Amino acid sequence: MTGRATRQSFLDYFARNGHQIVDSASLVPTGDPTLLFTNAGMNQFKAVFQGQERRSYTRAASSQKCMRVSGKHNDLDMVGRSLRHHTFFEMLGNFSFGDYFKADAIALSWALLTEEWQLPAGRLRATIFRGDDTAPRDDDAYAAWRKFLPEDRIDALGAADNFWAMGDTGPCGRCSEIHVFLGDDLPCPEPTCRGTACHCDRYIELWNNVFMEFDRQADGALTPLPTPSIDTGMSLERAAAVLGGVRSNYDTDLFLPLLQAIADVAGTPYGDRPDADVSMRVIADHLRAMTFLVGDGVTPSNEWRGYVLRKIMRRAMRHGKTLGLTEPFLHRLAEVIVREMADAYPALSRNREAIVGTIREEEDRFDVVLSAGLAKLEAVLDRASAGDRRIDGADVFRLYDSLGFPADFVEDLATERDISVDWEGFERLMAEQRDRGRAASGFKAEDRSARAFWNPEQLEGSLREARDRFDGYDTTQVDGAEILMLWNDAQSPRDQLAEGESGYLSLDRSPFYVEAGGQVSDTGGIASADGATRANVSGVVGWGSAPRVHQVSVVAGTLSRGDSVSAVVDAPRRNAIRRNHTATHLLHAALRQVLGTHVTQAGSLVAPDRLRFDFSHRAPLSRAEIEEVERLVDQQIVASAPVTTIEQSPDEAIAGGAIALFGEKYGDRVRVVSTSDFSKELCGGTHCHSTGEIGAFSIEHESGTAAGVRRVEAVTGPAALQRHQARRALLGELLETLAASEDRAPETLRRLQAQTKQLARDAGALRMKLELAAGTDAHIDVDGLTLITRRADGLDKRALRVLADELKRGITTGLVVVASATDAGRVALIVSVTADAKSRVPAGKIVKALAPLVGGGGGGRPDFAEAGGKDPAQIDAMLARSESVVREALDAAD
RNA sequence: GGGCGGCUAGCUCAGUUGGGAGAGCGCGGCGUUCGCAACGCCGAGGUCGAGGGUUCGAGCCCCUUGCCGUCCA
Repeated sequence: MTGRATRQSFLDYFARNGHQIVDSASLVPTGDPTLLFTNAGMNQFKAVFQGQERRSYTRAASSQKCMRVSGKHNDLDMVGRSLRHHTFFEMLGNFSFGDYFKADAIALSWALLTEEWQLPAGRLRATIFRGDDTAPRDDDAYAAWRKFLPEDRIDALGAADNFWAMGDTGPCGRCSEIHVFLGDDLPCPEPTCRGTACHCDRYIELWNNVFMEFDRQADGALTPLPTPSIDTGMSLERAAAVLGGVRSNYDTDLFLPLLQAIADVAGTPYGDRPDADVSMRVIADHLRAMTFLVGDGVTPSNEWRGYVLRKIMRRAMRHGKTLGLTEPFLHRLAEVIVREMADAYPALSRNREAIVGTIREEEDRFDVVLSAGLAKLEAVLDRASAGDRRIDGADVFRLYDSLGFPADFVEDLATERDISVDWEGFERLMAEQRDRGRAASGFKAEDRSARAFWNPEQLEGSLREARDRFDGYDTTQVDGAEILMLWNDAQSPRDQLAEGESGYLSLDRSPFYVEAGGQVSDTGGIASADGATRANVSGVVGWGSAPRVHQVSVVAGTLSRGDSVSAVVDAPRRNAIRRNHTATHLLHAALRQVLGTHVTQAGSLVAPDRLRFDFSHRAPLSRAEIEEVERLVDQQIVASAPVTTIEQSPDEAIAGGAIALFGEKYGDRVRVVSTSDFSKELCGGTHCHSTGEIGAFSIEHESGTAAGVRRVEAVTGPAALQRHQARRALLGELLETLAASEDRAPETLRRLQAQTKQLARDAGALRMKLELAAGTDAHIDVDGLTLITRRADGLDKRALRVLADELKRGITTGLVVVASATDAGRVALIVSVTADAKSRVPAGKIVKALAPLVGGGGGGRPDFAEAGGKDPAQIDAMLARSESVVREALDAAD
């Protein structure tokens, strides 16, 4: 069976068994900023497992794209070397949310493997949890397995293999793995193979069934979950290998077409040379990862997710180099993946252009890094070959850390020249770097998660069922809202908040928008019907389905649970936000029209006073492009088109051409915001009723945030007018000062600049000419040396140097001492000595003796030295003294 | 989030005990040549990223900051 068929048959099987087939979520996790990438099928159901979100179904199955860069089967260094390590993989999984449990889950798995997929039952083994001091042995799972397997093929293992937890606290449970026996002839590093407990190739772990049954408390205690659930996961790549009867995941149809394409480009057949095969497998794995990551909106950068992407891209390029590929090749091979996988993941073909372009760009960038590093490396190598033929670890570290030059390239090039490398020192520095990074990311922000407020253990009765309700799309005020819950500043539940206190509260319905999609939260107030009790709302937080929480400070009276109140949003502020949000949509559409459809949102801020929009685009925007974007947006504003919002299913919306953002999670129903036929986007934000309300739109700033990401900041309405007026005032002041009309101003300024420069030059030349012609210098003979002293007030240091050179040219052997009272009221002093006299009367020494006389200090080389001073009145005295200073120097030298 | 490196002529970059701002390429002129390439000579072109500080004096040392690059998390 092919990998493609395996995926489909898995989903079909669970659909037949009453499961809702759910699309793969984005690789970029939503609502979980601590998670680097989606790494399991259950990620998108986390809130469901935790009881914070409800779905219309209780059984689900999916094929989830996953990314893991560390862990048992994902160690980056092992990718390509082993049969089964991957960074990107697809995880098949079935899920039960309080529906079926252990016995049914195991039976479903068994039937799929043995009946549907016809795997010989005799080759399957199962593992269960052995029990330890936190949880007992899993007898239920054992009993369930005994229906299918004899005792000797059910292994009881420890917590490392058979206890699963999402984090330090929260839902967790024992689990059961299904292993497939491949053969005793396969290598095992252990003296006697430990079977399913062993990590060799004789048994492979195929499928893990997690029984989510406990909720781990902060103190480590396990309490039973009210609704035990099932979460399973099976790597499609592995399943395909097992079903295809091949040993390596790379020998399945999921990889072979790609490996073939790589082999074609490299001109070396796959399977010919073990070392080349490793490189090809690395490239194949990393290509899949980068294609899907870019497809999900990740762009290579120097931080967080973007950095992982860059890292695997560069690893792939490096392996390309070892295959002898000098030209960019990855972007071409990405097309193969798009072609192969597009039927299962249609977003790939939609984003083909962006994927190929982004990869190509990163390939070019890496070439720049390499050639820059190469020059530095050459210098290091030259130094080493002149010395002890060994490169310092610090040098390699600097090349890698600061310049991104791959360390194994250093090794290659060093070996070529028979130079060794201090890897120990390198590793030590890397370890220090790692420690720094870890230490710095140790502390976390205050816990404002849903759990901190809506902790199931602390909720009674109807509150457990409370759901968030936002009533603010059409209004900014809700009367008769009920206060569901109150918390103090420390997020502990309270029954009341009194005058002067601050804390948090939730309502059964609220007009307050909670920050999402870049639009900031509303602010405003809450008041009792009689107005006796009043509180300010300074912010709002929210998550999924739990009621949003308002941050309040009580101004008058006392807020109590159950009170009926009016919730009133600061309307002028909300209106300003509306303008900026609708303008953001227009800007997005205009950018796509002007720059191309590769423009996709990479971040957005919609605040009352401004809007900021980050998007993927290669180059800085030209002035003409910015003006064109502004013109298009303005056209829409002037047209005063109605802004309409309809609710649809996400599929309908996307089919209708609405722009959906990468990595956004959408519910069953989404809001689609359109402005005539100019812009159409999925968006949960609040908008103007007509584009005309925006009033005015002005781009204030364009910049770059990361490679391939540009940022535009703009203002609308009154803010735009204010900026315009401020700018007009400034221009007026400039024109007045310049005494020029608006159209002639640039020319006038250029003329003045040129004049100033010319005048300064002329003045300098004139001064110099006068000085040289003046001849007021003293020629003194000191034991055969000519000493010229000269005072030349007003000359700066630069001019003084020229003068000194000029004077020195007139003497055969000797020295020149020139001094000047500068315009800044200080003293400049220069001593210049002819080459043949510099050892007898070093300029530096003379200057050091003279400078203190004018209240300064100085120094320099034997042939030339300069000094400064603060006391111009002493210049003449100092010059007069120079003869004896020279004489003393001569005496000392002789 | 924590580090490191870079920012100097149109371009690529050099510039160590803090003391005269440079090279190559490109550009302009002249020479050589029948002409071109090559070569030779001459020349223009610099807020040394920005702001502050230390110092008689800062491209260089210190602080703040911007942008670019890069590593770690």
